[in-house]
Amino acid sequence: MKLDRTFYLNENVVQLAKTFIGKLLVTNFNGFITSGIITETEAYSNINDKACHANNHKKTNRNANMFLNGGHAYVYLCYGIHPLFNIVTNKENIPDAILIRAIKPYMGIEKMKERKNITNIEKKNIAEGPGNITKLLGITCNHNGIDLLKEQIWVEDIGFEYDKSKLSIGPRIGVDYAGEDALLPYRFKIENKEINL
DNA sequence: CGTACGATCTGCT
DNA sequence: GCAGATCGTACGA
Repeated sequence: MKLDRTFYLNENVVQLAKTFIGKLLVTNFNGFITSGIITETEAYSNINDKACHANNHKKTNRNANMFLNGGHAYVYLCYGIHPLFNIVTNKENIPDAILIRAIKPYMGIEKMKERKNITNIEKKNIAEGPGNITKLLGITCNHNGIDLLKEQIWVEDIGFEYDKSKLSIGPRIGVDYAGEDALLPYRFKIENKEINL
């Protein structure tokens, strides 16, 4: 079932990032449904996290949607090419967000191949990397700020469980500029082979 | 206004 | 392993 608002209002974004592992991320654009089990997440926590776009109370046009109530999307363009998809959490005006870095494709795999422009070649790890999953799921910067309780993008708990001892925890990727905060263990990952539906 | 750069990916070496 | 792609945003002049 679709996660409700209270799930997203959790005040501990790091714990919540871990909880999103194993949940199903679904998009429904123009009647095409694609979805995947979330296999990798990163937490970005509020104003004291130097890796967070809202660190030091920074609020700009780009990151304004991080300040929305929990359960909205924060999508921004990275390196001029890749839309990155984040789930906003916590109460309004508290800029916590969870970056979705990888999924295991579940529904609409043919549509994903089409979006990725793949014909025959089955590439490994096609759904790993935050820029890849937005492409597969059809998420663009136009979806910045949309409500995850509505009908375009949402997250479901399908009752799937995995072996928690196989969850790996480590520092976030690509945030070297964040000084000591680059070392925080805010990244969570489960291998695809641990996902057996 | 000008400019430097990023929560990245791909393809080629 | 490394460079190139590619552009909105942030920030200083």
